[in-house]
Order: sequence, then structure tokens, then C-alpha cells
Amino acid sequence: MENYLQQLNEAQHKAVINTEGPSLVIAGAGSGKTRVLTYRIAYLLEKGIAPWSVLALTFTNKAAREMKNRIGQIVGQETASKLWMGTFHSVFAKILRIESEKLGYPSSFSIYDTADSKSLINSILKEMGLNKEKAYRPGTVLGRISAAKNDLIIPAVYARDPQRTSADAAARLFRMPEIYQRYMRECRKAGAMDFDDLLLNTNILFRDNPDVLEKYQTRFQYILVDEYQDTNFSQYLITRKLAEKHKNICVVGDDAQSIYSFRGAKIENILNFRNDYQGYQLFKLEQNYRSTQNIVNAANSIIAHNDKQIKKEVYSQNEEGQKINMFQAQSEVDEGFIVINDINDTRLRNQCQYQDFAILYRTNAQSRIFEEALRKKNMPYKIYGGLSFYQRKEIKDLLAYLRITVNPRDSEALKRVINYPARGIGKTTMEKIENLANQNNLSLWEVITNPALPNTGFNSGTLKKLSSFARLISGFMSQAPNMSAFDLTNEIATQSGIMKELHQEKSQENQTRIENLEELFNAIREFSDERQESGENNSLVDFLEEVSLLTDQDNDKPDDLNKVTLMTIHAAKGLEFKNVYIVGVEEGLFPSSMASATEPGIEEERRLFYVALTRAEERVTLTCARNRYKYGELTFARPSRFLGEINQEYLNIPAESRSFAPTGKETGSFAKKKRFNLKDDSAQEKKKFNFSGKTLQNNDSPSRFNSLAPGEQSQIQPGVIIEHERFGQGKVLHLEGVAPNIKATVFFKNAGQKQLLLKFAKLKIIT
DNA sequence: CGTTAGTGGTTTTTT
DNA sequence: ACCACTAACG
Repeated sequence: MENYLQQLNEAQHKAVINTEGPSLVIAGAGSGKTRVLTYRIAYLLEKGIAPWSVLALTFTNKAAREMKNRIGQIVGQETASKLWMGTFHSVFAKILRIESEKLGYPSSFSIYDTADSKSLINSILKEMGLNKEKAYRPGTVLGRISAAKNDLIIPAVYARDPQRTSADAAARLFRMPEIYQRYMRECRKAGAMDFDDLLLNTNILFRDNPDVLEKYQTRFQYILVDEYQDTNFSQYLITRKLAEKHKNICVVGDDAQSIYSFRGAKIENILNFRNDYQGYQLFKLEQNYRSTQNIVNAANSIIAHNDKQIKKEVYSQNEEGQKINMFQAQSEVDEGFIVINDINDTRLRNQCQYQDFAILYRTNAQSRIFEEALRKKNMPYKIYGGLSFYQRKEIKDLLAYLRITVNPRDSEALKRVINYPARGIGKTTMEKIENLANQNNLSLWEVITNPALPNTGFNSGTLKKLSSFARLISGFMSQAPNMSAFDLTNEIATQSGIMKELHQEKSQENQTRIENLEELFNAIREFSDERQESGENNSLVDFLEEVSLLTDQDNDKPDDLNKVTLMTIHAAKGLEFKNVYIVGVEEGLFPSSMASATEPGIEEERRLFYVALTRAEERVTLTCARNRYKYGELTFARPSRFLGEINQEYLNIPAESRSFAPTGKETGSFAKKKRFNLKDDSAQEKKKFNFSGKTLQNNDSPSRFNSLAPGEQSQIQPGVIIEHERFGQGKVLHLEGVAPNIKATVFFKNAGQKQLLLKFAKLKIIT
């Protein structure tokens, strides 16, 4: 065992060994806060504290994993694996599964992601007849519900909260309380919790079950919370309640890095710590070990423009380092090439690896330009965030099957898979089922499997389809207990018909989908094996929970070494890179136009800029563009106000107004021209086509062709010659399906082979 | 019922 | 530029 305490400076050392009572650690950027947390926990364990009595809440699962690993190197992996460590969401999801019945939930409750929540809100809006009103957008509604939950406001209280109701009225969202109430009812019916419920329900659990609260208060003798400045009220209250008994709570954070107020984070939590925990100890980590003096000073000069702050002086004793570079590009495409060329130059000049570079942007939409430039130059890169693996359609489809197998009441999962692959259960049928579910206060699954279903007016064909779907799922449910998660997933992929569907049409797209599904199988196998080894739960439920609570940083794979990193600044929180490019530093983009309206909004953007700067060890480059496409329109952009707020002695702005196109002409201007042409052409062509289409229809007499009456359909047999309005004369090759859904394959002289549905196609029989 | 062309609305940031 | 929803058609 190494003597890790010697690796700490004085402030860090104090923060590690003063383990008793409430502690507030104000940790400036790059000041070794992870090190303090890690060693503090290791120190506790060495003193003989049981690992399962330590609760450590981190910001990402990856951070938890790495920390556990590091602690394991000091005290042994066996011990470290028994720590309660993870994000708020994953730790309390685990506790909620254990205590689920006290809340009236199944222990296999589903976790609704944002897409599920929005889909549910959509159906509620439809039911209430509000879906046509543009004020009620699912995203907006969900945002309000989420904000309420994070403040621990339940629907009944919401309706009586003048602040909320008047804000809603201003946005013409008069029926928010009712929507919120229905939303919660539907989630409960489905045995599902959304992200915010994981925290809200933990609070409800502790409020309504003093014995349960006491159990966890007793268990968690030591509580540590990382990134405390980004906790919301719901999270704050959970930790406050849990810490009530032993009062050994250590929170670590930096008010200057609070960047999540949009999801309810309250910077006040860290500012008010002194009031909540009398007699607390304060530790300030002010020496930055990560960055050059230039970078730290520049970052300080920016953040000085903010009002509300805990006083601290972050300093660096590293080299002075080079000034921050700044480039203004003509267009966003130019910006891409400037950055990518600069990465290449720097890499060769300073003998860096690709992994030493990060491109950080304000919005995910900006990633594409850089991706394209990197691909053109054959440089390896890795994008974090955006559309993740688990959000791809084929993955979500299969996961929905797993979800419904584990929790058949999960109505969002059911809606996703009941007609995929196509089983002839369409919109009309689903609407009827949803109505029945609403009228009888049942989940969709309970309607479909209800013995009284035949009396509700479905025709026998539909009933058959529904019962065969129910049988399929029931089959999975009964197999689940006797099979490994991996085998069950394989079984479901084949039995459901997903695999057949994907193999049927041999397109490149489908090939990719199959490969993605195989990657999912592997992920499940790995998960099961790893968990088995460490003795943790490894059921399908646990796997589903893990994938729904992944953070953007968690998607790291071992083969992702030595690549340029692309991510939003939010996702870069807690990370560091030798060379950092902060791109799109323009008014309206960074600071975002959404945030620019209010002073608190601007202050948060400024903190975000501070976070971005302080990710860098040696070199920061800022870029912006003069023109940028927004909503498909070319717009002009001014450099961000933040550029002017940096003390200019740390900044290196080129004197002349240069065009920064890498090889001169062809890249920027050429690409732009091509774009304009493309746009013009397609627009014109569309118009022309529409126009001629209309004329054609008007001149033709549509009465010559009619779809066939049911009786006439029998005249269509293989060999018969028919004439079609658009395709001309053709010969029937063969028929499939049963009346009235007979599909004919017809060979047309002029149009080639076509498939026609006889009940719709407008035909004349020639012979 | 399922596919497709057309249309309108949309962008911060994420568990 | 992109996506999700709709209307129309086979």
C-alpha cells in the first residue's frame, strides 16, 4: 500500500482527514477535488468504516467507476465494490427497487426516458383535446412538470401555487395542473417512473416511512456529494434527511461551475450550506494543478464579471504558458477546417496524440461540421452525447420488448412494440384500446389480456391478433425467470420477428441495425458477467436500469483511445485535455440566445465559459464564424461578448482580419456555393413537379378508373390483362392474401413489376 | 392498414 | 436542415 496522504497539499490533506461532522469543500477548477474525495473515502475505509455505510454521490457513473477502482487499489477491490457509489439517479433507483412496495410500485418498475415521457404527454393532450393547440408542446409541458417535481411540488399543490399558475397562464397553459395530475396517474398505472420521479419518490418514501428513513440514516454513516453546486432541491433534501442522524456529510463543489439550473439545480444549495449545517468545516482548494497560469488567469478574469460568488482565489504555479488563440472564420465550414488543421499542425509540432485534443461546443448541432472536416482529413474522433447508441430505433425497439417482459404494464414500451414487426394492429385498434384503458383505469396490457375483451366490439380478426401478441409476451414472461438475460434477449429478438424483419430486406441500413443489435447482445453479456464477478445484481431489470441511467460520459469504450474528443461543454464537466478548442463563440450561440434575456441566464453562460476554459491544461483556442446556418438559413454572427470580457493580456487576437480558409479557396467558398446551388435547384424542381402534377390531374378524367367492387375482385386472376391509370397495361402474375386484402403482383410493359392492393388500386379489366 | 409526399415547427444544455 | 406529424393514395 502506498502512502497516498503524502501526495496531498495542505488544504487537500485537511479535507481528507477531517472526516467527522459537516464539511464544505470549495474546490476550484483543477484543484484536485476528485483526489480529495477518493482519498477521503479510502481513509475512512482504512480507519475501519464498513464500505456499505459510505454513500458517495457522483455526477457520472464513469466517475464513480473510476473512483471505486482507485479506492480499490488502496484498500482492495473487494471492499471498494461494496461502497454505495454512483449518480443520485442510479443509487436511489436501487433503493427504490428494494422499497418499491411501500410506494405501491412493482420492484421491476420501468424508468421512462424523455421520449417515453413526451409520448405519454402527447396521448394525454390528445385525450384532453389539447393536442391541436400549439401552446401545449410536449417538451414544454414536460419541462414544467419536471421543474415542479424537482421542487417537490405535487399536482394538488401545483394548482394552488400562484407563481406557477400565473407563469402557466402567461404561456397559455391553463390546464397544466390537470395534465400533471394525469401524467402522474398514467406513470403509476404503467408501473413507471421518469427521471425526476426517482428523486421525488425517494423523498416521498422517506417522508411517509420514518422507519425506512431511519434504516438508511443509520446505514449511511458517511455521505459524500460531488458537484454539490449542481444539485436540485429534491436531491438536496434527500441528502439533508439522510445526514440528519450522523451529520457526517461532505459536499464538494464550485459555485463558479454551476451550469445546470435549467434542470432545476440550485446554486443556493452550496451558498447556503453554512446555514443548513451549523458548525461545519470549510476547506478551500485554490491551487489549480491542471492548467497554465495564463489559462487560470484568463478564466478568473471572465468569472469576475459574475455577481453571486463564494470568495476564493484560484491560482496556478504551473508554467505561464502561451496565450489563448483566437480565430474568426468566414463560415462555419471554414471554422471546421481551421480547427482541424490547427489540431494537425499542433499534433505534429508538439508531438501530441489525437486524444490530447478536445473540441467543445455549446450545442450538439455544431458537432456535424467538425465531424465532416475530421472525416475528410482521416483523423480519428469520438463524439459524446447527441444520439447515443441506446437511442437508436432498433435498440429502443428491442429494449422495449425487454421492458414489457419485465413489467407488462409499461404502456410506452407496449405501444412501441405491439405493431413492430407489423402485426396488423394499427391506429384504430390502438385508439380503442387506449380508450378502454382510460375508461376502466387499466394499463394497456390489462386491457389486452382482459377476459372481457371480446365483449367490447373488436372483430374476431383483431381479437386474434391481440391475443397472439399477448401470448407472445406471456411466453417471454414465463421464460424470463429460467433464462440468463443474454439468452432471453436472443430469444426475444428471434421470437418477436425483429431478426426476421431485418434479414428480409438486405439493405446496408438493415445490416447496420443487425450489427447494432449484436452489440446490444454483447453489452448484456458483458454486464451479466461483470456483475456476476463483483457479486452485484445482474438481472435484466438491473441491465435496463443501467442503460436508462447512462450519462453522456459513460459511453466510453476501450477502443476509443487516441481519438479527438467532440462534446458539449456540459458533457465536458470534470474532464481535462491538453488542447481545448472552444468553438462557435458567438452572440446568440454562446451565450445562447435563450439565456441572453436575463442576467442570471448570462451568468450561467459565463460559468459555462469558465468551465470550458478550465478543461485545458496547456492550450486554448477560441473560434467563431461570421456566417452560420440557422434553421437552414444563412445568418450573420457577431463574436461573443465573452471575448471582450477576458483580460486581453491573456489573449492573442490576430491583427489583420484574415480569411482563415486552410488551403485558400476551395474549401470554404466552394462548399458554400455548392450548398446554394443545391438549395436553389431542389426548390425549383419541387415547384415544377408540383405544378405539372396538378395540371395532369386536372386534365385527366378520373372517372374512367375505379377501384374494384368486392365482387369484381374475383375476376382478377393470374394471366389476366388489366389497365392501370398511371402504369398502363399489365399482366397479373400472381395473387396473395385473403379478401378483402388481396395483393396482386402485376407486370406492366411501361412501368415494370408492381404490387397492387385490389381494394384500392384503380383498374380496368381488359381481358 | 401501411407508405409516402408534403408541411410546419424548431434548438441550448441532460439525468 | 431536420424531424415529426398529416393527408392522400395504393
